[in-house]
Amino acid sequence: MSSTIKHRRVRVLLPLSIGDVYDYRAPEAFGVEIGHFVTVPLGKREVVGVVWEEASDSDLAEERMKDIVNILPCPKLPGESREFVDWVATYTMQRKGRVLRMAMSVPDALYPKSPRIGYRHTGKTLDKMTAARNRLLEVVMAGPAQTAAELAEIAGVSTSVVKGLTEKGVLEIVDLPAEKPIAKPDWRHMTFELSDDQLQAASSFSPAVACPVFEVSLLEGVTGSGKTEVYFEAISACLEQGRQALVLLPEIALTAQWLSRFEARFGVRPVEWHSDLSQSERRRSWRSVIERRADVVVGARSALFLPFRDLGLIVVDEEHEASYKQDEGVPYNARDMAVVRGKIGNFPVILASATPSLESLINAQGGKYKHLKLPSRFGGAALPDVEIVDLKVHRPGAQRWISEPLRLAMEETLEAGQQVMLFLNRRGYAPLTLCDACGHRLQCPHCSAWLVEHRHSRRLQCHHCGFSAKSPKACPECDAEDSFKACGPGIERLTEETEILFPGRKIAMMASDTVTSPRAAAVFVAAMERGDIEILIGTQIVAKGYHFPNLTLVGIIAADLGLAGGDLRASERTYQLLSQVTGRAGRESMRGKVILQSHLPEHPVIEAIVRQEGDTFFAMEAAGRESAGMPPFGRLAALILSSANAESVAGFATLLARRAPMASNFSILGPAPAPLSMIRGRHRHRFLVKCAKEASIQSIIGKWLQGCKVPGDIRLQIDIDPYNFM
DNA sequence: AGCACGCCGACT
DNA sequence: GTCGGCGTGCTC
Repeated sequence: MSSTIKHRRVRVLLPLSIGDVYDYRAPEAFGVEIGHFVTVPLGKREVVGVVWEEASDSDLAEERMKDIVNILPCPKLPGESREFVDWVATYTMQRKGRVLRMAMSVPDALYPKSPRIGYRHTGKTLDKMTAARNRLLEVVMAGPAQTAAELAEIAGVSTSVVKGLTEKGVLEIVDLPAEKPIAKPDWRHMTFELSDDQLQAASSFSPAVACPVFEVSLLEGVTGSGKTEVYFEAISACLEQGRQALVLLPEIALTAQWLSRFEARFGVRPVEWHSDLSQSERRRSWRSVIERRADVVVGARSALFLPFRDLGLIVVDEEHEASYKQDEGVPYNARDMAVVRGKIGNFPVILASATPSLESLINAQGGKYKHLKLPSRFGGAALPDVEIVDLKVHRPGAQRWISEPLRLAMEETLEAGQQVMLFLNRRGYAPLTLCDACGHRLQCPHCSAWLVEHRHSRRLQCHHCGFSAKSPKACPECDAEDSFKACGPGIERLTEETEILFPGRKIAMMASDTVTSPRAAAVFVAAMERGDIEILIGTQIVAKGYHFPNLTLVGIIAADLGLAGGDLRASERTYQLLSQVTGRAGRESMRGKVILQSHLPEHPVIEAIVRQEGDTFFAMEAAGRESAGMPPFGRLAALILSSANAESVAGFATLLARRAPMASNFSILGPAPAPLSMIRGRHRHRFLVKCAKEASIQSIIGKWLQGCKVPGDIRLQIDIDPYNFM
């Protein structure tokens, strides 16, 4: 240790996958503070990091120390964000740098925006006009002033053409207006008329918002009960306090309706954060948050890592949604981390859902969360009739999936001028294609999964790795031509059948591979609202929160699809999904009808849906989990070993198994080849660690892996609280 | 994460 | 003999 240290030292966290913080000298003149974004030398390059803490105890030799290069012109990463990064890294057992990376997802936003220069036509003409120059000039004259890069892109020419015409005086430089300012939501803009139940629910979280104090509320209410309006009141109270609010939504692609409701209540659109944003929109959103110009942000799970300085409320809408769980990179559950973020920032968190997760229900029952239930605004009449069709009795016939009772109901509904929705949670034409001549099954070359035929695009696709190939003419095994036979239904095949059964009807298909953006989703929603679609066929994308007043019949093609497989939450998820789909039928004045086709009509999940008895189902599900020591009554973690080399993973898995510790309060299951034993060309083996709720699963895993060298060709992924069991 | 170092096979 | 494949290890 050294009395020789003359300079101030600080620890800098870099958004890289390296071990931990590094110490740097902070030159006196810079005025470096904790939280500053700084450039530091690292090896031969310079990287941007965040000053994480003082390093007065640093014992690194002076000659190895390097100086911070400079401080970036950006507000500091707030203390709450830094604490959150630390917490998430520890909980998920991931390197801190990887978590910081999620909070620094827009590197450009740390630098000042270069002034935007646009080009416009001066009016001058030129004798020497080339084809490229003509095209560019057309673009320039057609639209407003834009940057050289934008103009060149649209015209399909290089930016040097812009430069050339500017030198010749045909184009001139103009300053483009600065970035669009962030609109301020006004909590007084317009208040919705709330029912007594809604008012009561809304007033229950206002003290915590006003104070503010950490508290979690589970807001439970069927679609149409006005959950959104209720939590808008909490946002309103938060804005009144002058603090920032964050709303997490699972599928941001489906938020057009949500955004217009927000705009109706608060006068402007909130700041958005999701994968569909352009680079410049992303930059604008990130910057508006750290500069405290954004008051309300709506976003996907990653919005949790935005650098809020003054967050006063988080709402997690559709909190039961599996898409809150990130499986790749740093595996985390945004719903759970939102609660942690609330605890760190000492503000309330609202979890909203029509079909809450078992985790949240148990927390509410145990008094950990407040439980607010909203009855339907329309009384019992809003609940649709659910009729079950036993597929063992009403067989739709070979290569057919719509049973006679469903067909009749569809006909009746269409005759009455109302809309029908068919739900089948399977993309593509058929889940399996095989050769009728030799029995060969079309399989993904990189995964242990079948290739799914998508007739729409005339391609075969792997739904696990994104592999895609042209549909072959002949069997790759026996060369037989036209021998392929589709097995099982996908929504493309269902659409084909529907077109045959209902010729002349307006039929549309909606799946995540055809509807990829908010804009695309809005097109469908508008078409539905106008009545340009009579039969909507979709995967689970249609299950979420849409409001179609004239939709009165929902047909569930294969209700028990999700029940197969060894997934811990298979029953719970199926219940939630079917319950959501069921909720699409009939709203307001018109009573809806649901026809649920199933091979397992006596399955508890199916029975619970038919009888609309969620409470009984969840009580049973909870009892089952509790006796098995499964979440939320116990803790679970998955360790996935993967490698391109099958023997090498198997060998290392055996080695790890031999070193597995044993004790009474936890158990280690495995290794076993993962259900999808190969994905993206990597062979996978899996361990499951299960322990008591009170135990620290991280320290069990930490001790187990301590001093264990993972061979270079093997990747070890730790997934705390796994959701995906494939 | 990225970059250099280093040790093996195939080309001039 | 050198070029280049990517396994290994380090960066304050």
